[in-house]
Amino acid sequence: MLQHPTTQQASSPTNHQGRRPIGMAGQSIKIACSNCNLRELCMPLGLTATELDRIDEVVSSRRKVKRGEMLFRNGEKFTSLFAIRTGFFKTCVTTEDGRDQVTGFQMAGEVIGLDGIVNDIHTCNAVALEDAEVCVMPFERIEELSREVNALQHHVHKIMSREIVRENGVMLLLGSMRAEERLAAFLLNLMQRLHARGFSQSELVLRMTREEIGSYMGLKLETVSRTFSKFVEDGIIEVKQRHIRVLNGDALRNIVSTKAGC
Amino acid sequence: MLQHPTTQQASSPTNHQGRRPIGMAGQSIKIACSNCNLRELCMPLGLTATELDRIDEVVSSRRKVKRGEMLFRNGEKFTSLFAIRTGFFKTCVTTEDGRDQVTGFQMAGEVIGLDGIVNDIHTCNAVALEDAEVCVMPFERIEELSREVNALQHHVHKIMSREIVRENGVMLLLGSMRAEERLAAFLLNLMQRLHARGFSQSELVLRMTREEIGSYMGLKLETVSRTFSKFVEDGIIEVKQRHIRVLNGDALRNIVSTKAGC
DNA sequence: GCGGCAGCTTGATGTGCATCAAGGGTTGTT
DNA sequence: AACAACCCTTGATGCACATCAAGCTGCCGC
Repeated sequence: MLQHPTTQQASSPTNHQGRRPIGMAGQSIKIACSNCNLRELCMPLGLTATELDRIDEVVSSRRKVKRGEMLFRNGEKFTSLFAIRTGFFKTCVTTEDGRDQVTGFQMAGEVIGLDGIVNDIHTCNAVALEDAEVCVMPFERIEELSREVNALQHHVHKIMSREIVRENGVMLLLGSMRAEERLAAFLLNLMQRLHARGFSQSELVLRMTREEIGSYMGLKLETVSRTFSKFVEDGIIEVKQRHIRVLNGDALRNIVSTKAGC
Repeated sequence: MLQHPTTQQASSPTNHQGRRPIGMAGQSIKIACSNCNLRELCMPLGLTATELDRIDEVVSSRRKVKRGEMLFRNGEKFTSLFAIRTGFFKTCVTTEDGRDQVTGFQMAGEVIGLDGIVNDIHTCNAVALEDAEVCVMPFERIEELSREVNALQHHVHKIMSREIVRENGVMLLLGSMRAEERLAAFLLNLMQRLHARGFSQSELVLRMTREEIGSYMGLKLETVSRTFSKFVEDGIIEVKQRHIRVLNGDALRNIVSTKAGC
């Protein structure tokens, strides 16, 4: 029987004091990278105190995005990158003829908007899958600061490179894996990222629909549903709506790496 | 009947004088970004004379790679990015179980190695599909210089962002297009890039096998072959081995954008 | 010139997933 | 409480592409 999982929401490491508006009077802790508990995820480690102070300058403001709303959309002018403070996003590209493809799911501590740099225009939509808050980081300011703070410069490069490597992995998945392998890889990836944020290793709450998972994985929603059902039959996971508990992580890992060889 | 196409090789814009070793005595033109005719492809435009001089410093050396050899391989330490001077590469990722997936094809003026930045380790193989020469650009030097030359800094960011956007497009292709659409998109993309390098708009020579195309597009080589044959039957292209002539570019564009809507 | 091989084409057959369809559960709204 | 809208599950059927198989073509080395 599936218990109420420790949801991402509930045990979120987010510092709620941090949510108070900037510049608020009194002793309240100022929202700043230097005291943000997501810093180790979205900012470089090992900064000196003075560097830390400079880093705070990259964030010009914060912005709340309600569930279902877009943070930015295809065709919109690019000005800033966004670091996710709370919430969960999907990014998707669309064709003129109306098809769209989810290109990624992003969670707290991750940076979105990198697609806009090359032509100063966003080429995808970023949609909040739950109420969210992001740090707005004007890209000009990032470039300015990263000329002075070497660690920031390198960090920006790493973030972009990481995204390239991630997409390489998705291409491998879309190009050569079968439905079960894709979904096993998907679950393992989500779990690993959530675990890095202090959540359970075995339970997770999907923030997206079966259709969105399918779009990301190049499958139809029915196939996603059927594959989850098969995993349940095989005793690998438990599913209750969007709550998933992984009973046998090794089985998932086997599916990803073994099935391939045949 | 298919004529001998103007091959990429034959009409290559490469300046052969540029191939002489650096530091060679005499009046020979030094190999340098500042007088490289690929500069507009791989380096920022609108630099001042002094900036141009600085830019030359990013290239530490050149390296020849014979057809079939690897420029770098998965697991190897990352130190440099490479700008392709001549030749043609593929990059591919591999799984432990031996499968591999082509993640891209790169031609003169394009930069490879970006995947290595995030963990200082290359995560894919870069294989020359024909004899090639690359400019070796130590990444530390790039970072150093881009702190001083703003245009270079922004250019590096753009190159990485462009790669992210390209991969988004491939994900869309792999996730939602059918064989004909994939190959039509593939041919159009290759032609557009070759055209930007001064080659014919309608003729091209494939540097890769059907199997490599298939790997990139998430198809088997037989499907690639059959689809080419279908295009020939429909009078859209002529195929003679790896020489391809496009007779009806609009038909290809229709296949990509129309088929989708159904 | 000939053998061998890698790459390509084409046909016959199989299958994994898409598609079509119906019904049930959950959530939010009035 | 009742309804609608959305999301999910499951079954039946079909199709696009994979797989298996055979033969062809051009190229390289000897």
